[in-house]
Parts: sequence; C-alpha cells; structure tokens
Amino acid sequence: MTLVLTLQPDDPTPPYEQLRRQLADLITAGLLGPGDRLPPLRQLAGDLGVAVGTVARAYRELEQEGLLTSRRGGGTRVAAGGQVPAGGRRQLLGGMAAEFVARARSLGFTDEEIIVALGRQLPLS
Amino acid sequence: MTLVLTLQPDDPTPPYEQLRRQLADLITAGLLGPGDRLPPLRQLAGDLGVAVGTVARAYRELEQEGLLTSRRGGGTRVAAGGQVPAGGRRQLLGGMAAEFVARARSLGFTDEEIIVALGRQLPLS
DNA sequence: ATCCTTGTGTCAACCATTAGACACAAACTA
DNA sequence: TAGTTTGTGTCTAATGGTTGACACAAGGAT
Repeated sequence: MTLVLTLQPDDPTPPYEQLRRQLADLITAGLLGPGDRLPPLRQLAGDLGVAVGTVARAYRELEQEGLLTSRRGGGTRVAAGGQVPAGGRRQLLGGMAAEFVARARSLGFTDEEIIVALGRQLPLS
Repeated sequence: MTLVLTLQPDDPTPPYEQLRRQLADLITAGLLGPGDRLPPLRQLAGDLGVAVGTVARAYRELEQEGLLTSRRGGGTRVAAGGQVPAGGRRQLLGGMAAEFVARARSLGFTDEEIIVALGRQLPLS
C-alpha cells in the first residue's frame, strides 16, 4: 500500500485542509515514519486533480508544524522525530475515541446504545 | 438545555456548513423533534457572531433536504416526519461508529487498540 | 386594523481559496 | 558538467463565502 490520499469535492472543507489533516493523521499514527518520502508536488497535484499551489500549501503548513521537512530538489519527507515524540500514536486514537463518544452523547445516545453500535463494527469480546 | 450550537473560527470549514451539520445531526438524532422551533435568523446570527445570510443559508439547505420548514413571520421549525422516517436515529449512530472504526483502522490501529481506547471513554461491560 | 416578528431577496464590498502559468533556486542524476 | 527533478515564489483570473445594510412579504400578536 503506497499512499491513500483522497479529496471529496462535495465537501466544502478546502482541499488543502482535507489533505493536511490526512497527512497529519498518517504521520501521527506512525503509518508514515521519519524519513519517509512524500509524493512530489506536481505528481500529487496531478493525481488529486488540484493545482500545485494547493498541495504546496498543505505541505508548507505541515512543515511549520514540524511534521515535514522540504528541500528543493530533494523532495518532502517526514521530519525526524521531534514533534511526534512518543505516545503520539496513543494520544491520537484516544482523542478520536473521546471525540466520537462525546459527540454521540451530545446527540442524546446512551452509553448502551453506543456500545451496541460499536459491537456491530468490532469484536467487543 | 435549550440549544448548543457553536462555531469554531479556526476551522476552515465554512460556518454555514458547520451549522448545517450540527442541526442535521440534532434532528436526525431526535433531540430536535418535528414541530420544534429553531432560533430566529437574527437571534442565532447575533449569538454566533455571524451575518444573517450565513444562518439563512444553513436553514435554507436543511429545508431543501426536507429537515426544516420555514415560513415568514412563523419562524423555522423541524419538518414533520418525512425525511427522518424511522431508524434514522439508529442509522446515524451506526454511521458514526462505522466511520470512527474505519478511520482508526485505516491509520493502522488494531481492533484491540481501538477497544482499549474506547474502554477509557465508556463502560465496556 | 396595526404593529412586531421573521423569513426572503438583493446589493456592493471584502477576503480566502483555487487554478494555471511562469520563473527561479537548490538538490539529485547520469 | 549538464540536464532533470523538485520545492518555492509570483502573478492574474475566477470562484465562493461572508459581511452589513436595506427593502419586502407574510405570519403572529395586541
């Protein structure tokens, strides 16, 4: 599996932001490790059907966050450690779980309902 | 609890879309039932700190989806049944759960990791 | 009937995002 | 070294969202 990056044209969220989030998650989750190379701007832009500047912006913002490092001619790679020290992986999943549960509860679902729904997706022992 | 509608200014997602999603979820979840009245355009716009047209767009799109009905002078209310027939509530939660699990898996998390993370948020048995 | 409330429509202006093209600099490659 | 790759920067044009203001129409309240 090389890379799964997609854009949803019907989503009003700006493409550069959709891309930024996906890459940030992939890096934080560890699916993309330090030193791993990302697709060149023009290639990814062509694949996704967007302008070069759009991909460049996603890369640039991630670089400012310390997740990526870019060099002319050298391409763009995942930054060495630093920003994603340790437990970043666990924290990411924990945040996702907390967000999901909080949203469900705020919509009036009971814990039991939530557990039942989850039981349809994974083996809750 | 009257209504909890918030906007995140730092989120590039357009405000009208943030609002639209929150209202759609509240209605589908049944927290807002048929006939329930929504805040007047000007009041909600004032509370959220956005222009009237922004709230109007969210209301308009939800009306086109059949979730709301608006009448001049009469306000905007949740549409009577129709679009949210039955099981809409269960389907909403099911979709949320499926989405969460799929996203976690695509980030390389194992089912066991996911279950552990969820266990910190709710009483899994 | 009169007044208030509320949704609807229009308008001009501003800002953000994107597209598409081009040039340039630095790193890699043969 | 020479040529290619790749990120960076600039520019124009187009699109879309937001603001703020205003007017208007229709339902509700007194």
